[in-house]
Amino acid sequence: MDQFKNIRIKDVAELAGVSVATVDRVLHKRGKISEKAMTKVMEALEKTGYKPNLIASTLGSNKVFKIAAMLPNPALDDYWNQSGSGIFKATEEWAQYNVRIEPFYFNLYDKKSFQQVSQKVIDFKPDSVLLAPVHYHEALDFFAELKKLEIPYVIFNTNIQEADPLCFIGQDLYQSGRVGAEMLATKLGKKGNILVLHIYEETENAIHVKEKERGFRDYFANNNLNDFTIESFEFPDFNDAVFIRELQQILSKQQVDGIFVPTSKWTHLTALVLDKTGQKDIALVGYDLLKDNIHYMYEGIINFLIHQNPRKQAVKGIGYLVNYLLFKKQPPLSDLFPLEIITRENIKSYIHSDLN
Amino acid sequence: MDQFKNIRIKDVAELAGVSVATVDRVLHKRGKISEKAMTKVMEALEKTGYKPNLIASTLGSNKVFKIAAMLPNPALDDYWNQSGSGIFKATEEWAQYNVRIEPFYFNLYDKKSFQQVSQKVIDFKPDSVLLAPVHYHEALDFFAELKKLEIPYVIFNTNIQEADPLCFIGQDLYQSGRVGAEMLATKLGKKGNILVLHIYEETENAIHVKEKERGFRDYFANNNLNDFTIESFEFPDFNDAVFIRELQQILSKQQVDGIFVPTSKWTHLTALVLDKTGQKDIALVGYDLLKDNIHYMYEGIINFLIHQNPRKQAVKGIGYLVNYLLFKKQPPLSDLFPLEIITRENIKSYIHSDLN
DNA sequence: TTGAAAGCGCTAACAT
DNA sequence: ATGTTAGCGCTTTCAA
Repeated sequence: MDQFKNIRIKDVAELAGVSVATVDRVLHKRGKISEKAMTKVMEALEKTGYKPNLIASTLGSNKVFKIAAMLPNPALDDYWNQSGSGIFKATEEWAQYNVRIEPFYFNLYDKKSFQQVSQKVIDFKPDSVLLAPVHYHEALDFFAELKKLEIPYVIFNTNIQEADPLCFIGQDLYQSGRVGAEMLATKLGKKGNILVLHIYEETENAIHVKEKERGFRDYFANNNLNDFTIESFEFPDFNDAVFIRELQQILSKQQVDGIFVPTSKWTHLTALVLDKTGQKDIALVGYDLLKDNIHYMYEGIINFLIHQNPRKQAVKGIGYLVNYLLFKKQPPLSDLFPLEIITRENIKSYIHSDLN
Repeated sequence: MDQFKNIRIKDVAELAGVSVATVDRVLHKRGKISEKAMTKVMEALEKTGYKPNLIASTLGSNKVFKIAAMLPNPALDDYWNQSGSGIFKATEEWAQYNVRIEPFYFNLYDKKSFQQVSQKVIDFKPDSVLLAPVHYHEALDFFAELKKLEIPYVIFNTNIQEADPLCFIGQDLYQSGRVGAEMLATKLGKKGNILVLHIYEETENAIHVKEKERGFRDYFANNNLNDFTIESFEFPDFNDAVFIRELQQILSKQQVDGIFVPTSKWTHLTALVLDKTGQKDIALVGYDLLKDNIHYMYEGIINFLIHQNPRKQAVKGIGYLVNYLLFKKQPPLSDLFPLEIITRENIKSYIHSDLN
């Protein structure tokens, strides 16, 4: 009859013939307990199927949890801007609870900055950390420090094998390259000359790009699509003007049917070139719902975008952390997001629902 | 300094020179309050920027909210099975809170059943309802009843203009048809003969299908793809065997390059036919991650699936309701999900992340 | 090693 | 119309 009346600690205590404090000690493994009390409580716990009321729990312990969110400065990059907006959304979402989320921004291209900011994070004494570890070696040091201080962390966007996080949130890069290949192949049909455009980077991003390219090439190889040619170009640095000029040169010299750009920023720069030179018939597959990419997709210059959903990555990362701290809920070891394919016809549905 | 110390009702009360009960009355607009007290409290609320602590609130009011989830029987249909699993997930997710989620299943093809079950829902005296209104007229009656009883409701999957829900959750059907067309056109290139396969239905589903077809045809028209032919077939009933036989006949008589099937169940039946007759070269675009559809996608017979994400629809529907009941948070009037394109290369990433 | 009791912030019954 | 107070279930301090 009263199947919906919840079992309270008090009920367990009565059944075990001890006080609530003793039950609490058993539940949280704190303090000393006699063997006798222990077994009695365990039995009562078992028999009643006690489930803690986490609402009461967070209210009872009036502790405020501090979460540090460390990522590249959103003001300097449209991709990271989306992650930043995810952090912001999560902050609002959890405002009611006893959590304080503090953003820490570093410079994407400056390892020193990463180190300095990670020190600031440590000084903040967070209860846990959400982190985009784009600088490999510096991140390793930071992980070691976090481990020493027993601060649990979730990493997103970039995976690092040696890390020992609660959870990694991101995508399967290799498979993402395969998806890009599949789309380009579908668009081009039986054959074509394809370019893969890289930019040399010092960040961990370089590995991102290599993995995507590996998947991209494997797709063609595995499906015996031998009438396609695939050629990679690695541009030496981040200079937009140089990139534009050199790409124009390449395109003027050879017959190109499709281009795959494994990073979000260079996707719209490539689109810009195709727009300028009027080569709208070249199929273009790139990454992410950046403002400029959206523009060129509407223009019909970008054909497919693979969406990495940086915003949702951040929201979910914070969510995992809050649930871990407040409710002791273990997140999955890895949460690989779906490889979302964006086209001219479904892009609006993504932009709208991104705000949800 | 103490910017992080939260303002409590007590603080507001002291500042306003009244008791906590008065502040509570103002906050919840219950009971009578003198003008004078009202303004003082409002001022104090304003000045302090008071935000309620919802944890304490749900704990304090020991009320258990009842949510009824009414949908077609998951046991009889793989599509609705996914919605059912969403309800189940939501039940787990909110188990901690003071909510009790009760599923109510009706027979998808039986209007009488819908009516009977809606009566059961009323008898359950829910605080709010999540509902898939697949039977138009019967749903209207139910909505009227809910309105009379002042029970708020969220509808999902099927929209009904005359309804007055807190929120509709689903997809833009017209645009979804356009996405299907876009994929088929990309696959086929410049020209081709296309079939659109319908099954005559009495449910509100019929409108679903019509909207999708409208979008599908508009895409070709708007893009001046005049070298495509599009022909629709409406099958008279739900008999699998008849469908299979007739489709085989059609395919043997005419040259078909692509098929668009606007519903999930008939997608894999069509795939079955193509598999049987060995016509794997016919491009097939259908709906949803049903078990059989997944199979035929791996087999390379289904080329694209549009994912309606029934599971997430249900999870989110319950989420909106809980937030509304517990936290008085208004959901958006409509939450249109992204039009997710599934292919052989990204399908696994969807299956995995669907479990998150 | 254990228990009693005072919170946490809010709600609601009861008193005035 | 307003105030007082005893919960809600859990945590945590203090005393035993």
